[in-house]
Amino acid sequence: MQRWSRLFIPTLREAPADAEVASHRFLVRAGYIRQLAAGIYSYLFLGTRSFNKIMAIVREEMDRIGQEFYLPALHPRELWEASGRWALMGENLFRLKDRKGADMCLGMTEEEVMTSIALKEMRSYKQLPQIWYQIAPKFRDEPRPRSGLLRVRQFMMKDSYSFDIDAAALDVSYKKHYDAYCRIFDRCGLKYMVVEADSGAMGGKESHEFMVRTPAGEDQIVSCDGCDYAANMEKATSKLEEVPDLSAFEDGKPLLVHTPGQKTIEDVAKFLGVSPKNKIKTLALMADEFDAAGKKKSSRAIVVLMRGDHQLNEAKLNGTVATATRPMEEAEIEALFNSPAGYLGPMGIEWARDLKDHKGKPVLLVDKALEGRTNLIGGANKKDYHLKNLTPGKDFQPTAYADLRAVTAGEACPNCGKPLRIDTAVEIGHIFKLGYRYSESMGLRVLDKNGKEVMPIMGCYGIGIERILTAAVEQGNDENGFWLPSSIAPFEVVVAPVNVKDEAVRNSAEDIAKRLETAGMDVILDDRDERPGVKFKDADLVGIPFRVTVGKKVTEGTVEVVFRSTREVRDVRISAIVEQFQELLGRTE
RNA sequence: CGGGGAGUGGCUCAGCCUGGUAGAGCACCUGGUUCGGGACCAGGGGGUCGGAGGUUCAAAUCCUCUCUCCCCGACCA
Repeated sequence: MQRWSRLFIPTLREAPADAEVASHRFLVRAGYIRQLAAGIYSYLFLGTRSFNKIMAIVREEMDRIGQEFYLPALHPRELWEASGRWALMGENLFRLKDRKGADMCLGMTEEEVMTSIALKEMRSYKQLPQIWYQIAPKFRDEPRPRSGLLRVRQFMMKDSYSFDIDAAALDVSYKKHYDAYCRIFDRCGLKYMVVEADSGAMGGKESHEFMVRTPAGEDQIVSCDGCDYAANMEKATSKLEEVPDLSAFEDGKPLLVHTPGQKTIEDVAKFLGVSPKNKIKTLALMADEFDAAGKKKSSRAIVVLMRGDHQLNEAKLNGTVATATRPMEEAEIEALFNSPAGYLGPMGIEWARDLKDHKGKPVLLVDKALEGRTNLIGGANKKDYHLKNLTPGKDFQPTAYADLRAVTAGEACPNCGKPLRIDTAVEIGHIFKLGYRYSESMGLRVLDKNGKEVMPIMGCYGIGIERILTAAVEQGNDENGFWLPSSIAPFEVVVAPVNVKDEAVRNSAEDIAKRLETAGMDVILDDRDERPGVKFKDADLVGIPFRVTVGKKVTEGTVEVVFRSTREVRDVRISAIVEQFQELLGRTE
């Protein structure tokens, strides 16, 4: 039996000053974790117990759909060169050299290793489908670790990879993961939602994120209370109200208007007596390209036109142009527009015709909200002047139209029209149709039924183990501490004798703890010679969902069962304690 | 990487401005009294004041450099 008095559970009265979010404060205070360095944490006894329970659930559910592997974290450079990610990953990849000077890295994920195994061993379509997974540490040199366990540099990840003969088969593997993830998060007692996610620049087709709403989260998700619509910001759209276009001024051709000193959208709109909705917002951006050594190689201009009152979503833009962007510097603006900022517009510049094949010309992206609009007002690329009568597609040719707009709360749901809400959330899982990204770059081929070489199609699927713990703590805490769902709590029940020097109380507590344990429950006996207040405070702090308080009422054959989450207190006959917990913990065997 | 903040015993912090040989509360150890919501009394142990250099008779305190950590942003398969 686990006795508190002999365990190492260093609880703290006060949280470390640098812990801000609830989960960080409480996990440290409760003695689950200690920090080793920025974004690197040690798990102590309670933390490890909880962690192991989470991993056991993940393992059980994953074993139903796949096979567990155990892969190295230390990878040779060549492997990452083969997939192209050695250069792509930049500084987030931990790199090191071995004694011979050979480049190595610490795995951020295991696509390369998994694919290399498939590559060497897989020959026939008959070996497909395969789902391989592991639960192992991952390393990412994050620019800014934060919020305790929420964003760390070493973390435990369940990552799995599917290999299928074709897209239809991938759909099956994908669905298996989707369902397994739901079972995992249900069993972990999390209130989560599944959102459509953008598959980004990796060429994937479909992607879902499993999110838990919490103010501590780093991601924003858009969802609808009226229907089941949910998406992350990169993917979210909304129904826009129709905006009446201005009628053409004079002959309808672009018309120069004098707007001295009017630089902002609001100023110009007010000056000309129109709504910002009839204005074009011109954003001047640059995409820098880097060589393998991380030196800037070249830059190209990317200009984005938005409706005057809309905001750009950078993730959408990055996905569209498949690269990161930054605002142009003043000199770059002058060079392209021949005009100071504040009067920028799309006219008089030769834009690329094709987004992919841009031939080094500047790219003009126009947000979909401007598609079909007429007689807009935009900058004239001339100091103190704007243009009226601008119609996209007629007066200037965009390189492409794209959805680049950031959805804001309260806009209409694209499915049902009800107002959308935006919440911050933590991403606990992500499933992702990879497509042929790695099969192609690494040369994975099998023979199909006809003896023809084909590329297997892949999927990858991740779960952040510490994020499950973090999300659970964020989901259930108050000023005194937190409570975990019994499935992932380090112990299900803490038995707390109010005074261990009282023999009747002590013996009864021992007896109760023993009987609960024999009945298969995870019990800790707080046998410390401490005052009751100390035990209660600690019990409230450390995340155990149920407490049995053994006190004076033992003489009447009664103890109290305290529900941590609701603070409900129930008197229970000692003789019925096992049955009581079998019911509470849903174990009626 | 840009902006902001902080490093003094295990935790929370004071002392720094105005240099003079390091303190409080909690935690810990011993003894005693207590015992249903972080007890009380008495005694005790523990600190290169993040590091290096400098100024000075003298540096936690002033100056320079540097490291680390936290927060906001950028970034985030």
